[in-house]
Amino acid sequence: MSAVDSSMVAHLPLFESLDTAACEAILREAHSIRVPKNKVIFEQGEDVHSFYLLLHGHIRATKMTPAGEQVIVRYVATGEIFGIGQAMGLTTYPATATAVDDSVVLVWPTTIWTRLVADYPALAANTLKTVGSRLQEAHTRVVEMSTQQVEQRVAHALLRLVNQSGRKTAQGIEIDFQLSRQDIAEMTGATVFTVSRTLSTWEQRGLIESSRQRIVLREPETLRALADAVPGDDA
Amino acid sequence: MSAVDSSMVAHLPLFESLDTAACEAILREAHSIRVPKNKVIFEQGEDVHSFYLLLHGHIRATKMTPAGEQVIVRYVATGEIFGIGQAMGLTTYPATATAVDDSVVLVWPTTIWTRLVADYPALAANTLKTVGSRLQEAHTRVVEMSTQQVEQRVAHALLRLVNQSGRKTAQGIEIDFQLSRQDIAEMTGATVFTVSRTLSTWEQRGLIESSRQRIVLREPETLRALADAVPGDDA
DNA sequence: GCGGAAGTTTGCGCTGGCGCAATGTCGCTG
DNA sequence: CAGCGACATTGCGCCAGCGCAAACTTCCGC
Repeated sequence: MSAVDSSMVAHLPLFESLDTAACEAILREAHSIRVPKNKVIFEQGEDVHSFYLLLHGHIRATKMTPAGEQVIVRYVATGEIFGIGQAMGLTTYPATATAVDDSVVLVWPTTIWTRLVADYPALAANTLKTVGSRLQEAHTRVVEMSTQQVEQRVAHALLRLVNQSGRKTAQGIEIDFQLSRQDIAEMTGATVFTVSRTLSTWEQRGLIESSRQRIVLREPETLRALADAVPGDDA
Repeated sequence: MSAVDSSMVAHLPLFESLDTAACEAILREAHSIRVPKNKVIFEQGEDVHSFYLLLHGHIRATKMTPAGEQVIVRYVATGEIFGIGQAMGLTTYPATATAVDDSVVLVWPTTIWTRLVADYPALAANTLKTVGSRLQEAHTRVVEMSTQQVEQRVAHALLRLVNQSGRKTAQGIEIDFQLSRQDIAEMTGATVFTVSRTLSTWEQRGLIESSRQRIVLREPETLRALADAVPGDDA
């Protein structure tokens, strides 16, 4: 409902190679809403009705298995689009989107996607790039899950989060939203227990500093080395 | 270099909502090549130079980890495009593509992608759908790897292969290309040994019939049930 | 500031699946 | 058709990580 200045978003990947006029036209079709922490934006299986752009905050996308286990598919960072199932030919959302923080998102009705793409072909190309890089990331995760142990997967997960949502502090780089051990477990396919043990060990070694739902990486490079370490290669 | 009749490909997802003239124009830019079994089409890390459409045969896309382990990212089925990294903004191929059978592929130089998309915007939209469904599949695999045991993952892998490349026989549905235990292991993040044991058990139960590099599903439904079974739910 | 809920840690027993070695089997090539 | 190389199977020992129970800590609302 509040107006969004095109200068705030024109630099985003979605708007690449679109001029200001085009950006403004596209933005006019959206309205922005505030989403309080823990609010569900859309649910897995729900009919697709809107697509979104995250302006501020953090969104978590999760999938629920038939067995009732939850898996975190990804965290959406500021500036990213999400809920774009219809562009990929889906009629229902493949995952549930929940605000991790109080967030602000732009909302478009899916009905205008076709028209937008027709009017601004660059939109499709830009979206393709976004989806492509997510495909990349997903494949990387598949490879990780296939070949690495829990400790390495946790290291990768934290590094990924820090890269997209890290905040520099005196002690190191902090993940700037609440992240529980359970969340990390759901990102890495491990149990809370194993994650907790892993983090404890790292904390003792001084690699990280953590408290309830909060994690600071003190030595990201060491963690990076650990993440890429080859098991039988301890010199 | 042989000419390709547009009637052969016009029905493919890539060409959806494009008229015959457009199809023909796009096809004129491609040339077709025969790829013998086991030939590598492009290698992970190689500079992107072409994108492809598989007309006949089967292609395997693999990623190699720093530790030297191979993971099968996906099998490309007839009619699918592959090697479309540049559309997603990549400059090097993210995986290696190898012919599993003698295959026939259409090849386009990447340089014309931009022009093609500009001339035929539906191409971008169609590609977006394709990439989107692959993202879906990749996420499904991540969820599987996070929550399921090897037996279930193997079941899923076989069912997926049979769906895209199954051939009905007297005994059941056969996967119509050579597939080793090692291959299945690389698709599921298991070892050859565990895969072998799993298949042996299934064979004893009459669920499948297998020999060297060949697998026939005799009771796909039972396998499906097994794949989706909830562990603590054995009634 | 008290009580409870939510999140975290830790110990302990157990097991799915890995690692390796040895053996068996198929299929091709000379 | 012999022999070799690739693929598959099987047995056995072992361990990373799960499952569960219990205790502890932090946070928050009343």
